Amino acid sequence: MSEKTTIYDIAKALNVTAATVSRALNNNPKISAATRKLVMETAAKMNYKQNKLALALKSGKSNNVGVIVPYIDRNFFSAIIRGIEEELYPLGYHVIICQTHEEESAEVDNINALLNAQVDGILMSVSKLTTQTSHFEHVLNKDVPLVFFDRKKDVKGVSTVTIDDYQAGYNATKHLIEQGCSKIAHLSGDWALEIYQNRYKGYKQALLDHGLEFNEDYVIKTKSDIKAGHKSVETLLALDTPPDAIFSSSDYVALGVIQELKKRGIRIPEDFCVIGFSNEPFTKFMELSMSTVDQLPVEMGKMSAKVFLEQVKESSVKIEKKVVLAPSLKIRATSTKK
Amino acid sequence: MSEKTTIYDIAKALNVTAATVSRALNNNPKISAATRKLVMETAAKMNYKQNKLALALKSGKSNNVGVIVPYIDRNFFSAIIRGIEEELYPLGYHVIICQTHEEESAEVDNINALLNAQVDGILMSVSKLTTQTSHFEHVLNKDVPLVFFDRKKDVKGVSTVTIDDYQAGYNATKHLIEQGCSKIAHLSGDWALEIYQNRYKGYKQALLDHGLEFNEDYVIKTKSDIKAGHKSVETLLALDTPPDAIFSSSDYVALGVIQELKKRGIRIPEDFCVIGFSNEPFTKFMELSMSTVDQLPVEMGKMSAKVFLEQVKESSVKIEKKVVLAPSLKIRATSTKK
DNA sequence: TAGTTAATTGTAATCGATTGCACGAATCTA
DNA sequence: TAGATTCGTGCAATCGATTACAATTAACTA
Repeated sequence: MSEKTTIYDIAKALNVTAATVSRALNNNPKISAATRKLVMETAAKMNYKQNKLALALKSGKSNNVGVIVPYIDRNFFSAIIRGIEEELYPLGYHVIICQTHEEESAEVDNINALLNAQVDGILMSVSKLTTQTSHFEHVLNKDVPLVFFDRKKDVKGVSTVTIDDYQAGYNATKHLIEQGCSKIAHLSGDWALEIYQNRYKGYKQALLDHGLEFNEDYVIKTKSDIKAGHKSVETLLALDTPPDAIFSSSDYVALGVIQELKKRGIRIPEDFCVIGFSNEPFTKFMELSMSTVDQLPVEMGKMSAKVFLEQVKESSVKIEKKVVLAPSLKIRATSTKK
Repeated sequence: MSEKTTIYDIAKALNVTAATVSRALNNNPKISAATRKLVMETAAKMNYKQNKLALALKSGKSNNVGVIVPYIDRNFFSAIIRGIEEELYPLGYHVIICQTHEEESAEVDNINALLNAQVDGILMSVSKLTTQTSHFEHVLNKDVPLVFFDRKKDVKGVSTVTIDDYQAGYNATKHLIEQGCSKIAHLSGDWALEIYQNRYKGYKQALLDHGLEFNEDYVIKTKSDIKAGHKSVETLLALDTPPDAIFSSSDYVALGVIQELKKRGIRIPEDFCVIGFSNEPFTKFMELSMSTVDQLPVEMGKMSAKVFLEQVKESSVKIEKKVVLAPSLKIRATSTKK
């Protein structure tokens, strides 16, 4: 006894047409109050639920948006998704999630699947391994709004929401300088991603602006894991003039750095300051709470959703918006000397 | 120049019927090889993409499943979602996510919205504040499979995937006893949720089985945050015979416990052992890595997906499956005396 | 009272894809 | 060569809801 009621069932029960039922349910003013009331009541009684699929097919709007991220259980991304969901749910949108596992082929797959599913828009963070852009243009050709958050590629017509990574790098470095550090190293990530380049640029400029020397040897590109932190410390401490601080583009790498420094008996923050990046939950809970850059993922998600909403409203005009959010430096124990 | 191609467009271009195009695209054997090839080529050329909405309406299967959790950015839940997504994506399903913020009304809302969206199933973790069950029966009346993971309510016809919380509580407590602890306290959560009751029961039984006295004063029900950990320690240490170990039902509470103990100069694990629950990422990264119970969320997600898949297959038979996964005790520094 | 007008409701097309049934043509059988 | 198959396509209904347009009825005007 599966109860799947359609407007036709209601119509039959009341001896009217489906059209009448539809109008009554939608509060169409052309329907008499009596009929409307009757329809409403029977609908409730029969436990009617509008079939959004039929509506979507008719209207061309599915009220679904696709969100593509590398992994949904990475805090940064799940927080962004949270922001997106909370912004869009009240407007009747649902969020469909996809993971790329950082693979370009999965990204292409996901996009195609979402287009097939007739999503009203796609919000995504580009995979690390993505080199092509044709699949993005594909989306635009279908008039489906596309928004990049955090990680982006240069594609005409795509709006982006990012944080000011340059500023983040600059501020973090400046803070270290103000703490009295003068030999500041930087652990970067894969330069295929703009974000890492920008953090690096901010770092470099901050050094120069404060009269410090820029030293090539102090910049290391690494993977984003703990082990990379250990290895980097090893490398840096082997230099003739080892650094006295590290600005890392990853909290995980920074964690490895801290572990390695402690193992070697180097005191933090007295002898060595450390700043990470992302404000991963664990940074706050460490014995020595870790300074880091908060990327405000929930806000980033909300903003991405807002940008998407603007796109669907002005469907005719192709607006290409570039929103840059200000990062927030979280100064904690690992970089607070006094 | 939005290119939204339908089978009718292809049909027109080739001077055939939409039926023919449909059959060709679906590799229907009744179509001639020549026509099939022609259709395939033109479809590719015209950048045709199947409209899954139309298909869903026709077939009654949307190939979407809804997943409802309190918050998607809680690691435990996002990891479950990851498991679900990775299990279902290869089969053509998409995952729609909803958040309840632990509110019953939102839960009801979400369920209705998902039913309207014609999802093929709903996988969820019940909100802490949920008391009713009628909205669950609603789902079943529509013949939509419903699966509870981790947090469940007793509803006939609903399959569940949980871990053995009793066993988890038992094992954690037993481990503490084996480490030489004899006055073990337990910090529990809201007993409206079975999981907390079960962990408590396991704890209690382990004490009794090992000839230890069960002490009411050693059991405190708290919220699941850091502050609760601090306060609980305060309370427990004020007892005439304070405990020498704590098994907490929450990693966050356990973190607060550890912070408070350290503040008071109590050595861990020498004087006091601590075990948390959930294997939150931060537990591993602490100075003193925290012992905890891993709930295997990714596996739980995958298993939930599998249970759902069984349900849709045997649509006629109403199977009510109860899967119980074995928890995994992660023994780390905070409970390792030797 | 004939003719208008307004108020309701019905008719039927539409969104895009699928599929049972029917039909024409080509091939085969005896 | 007449009759039976087989093959490839077309026709039209269907999924559920919406919505121009048409039609009916009642009420109103002059």
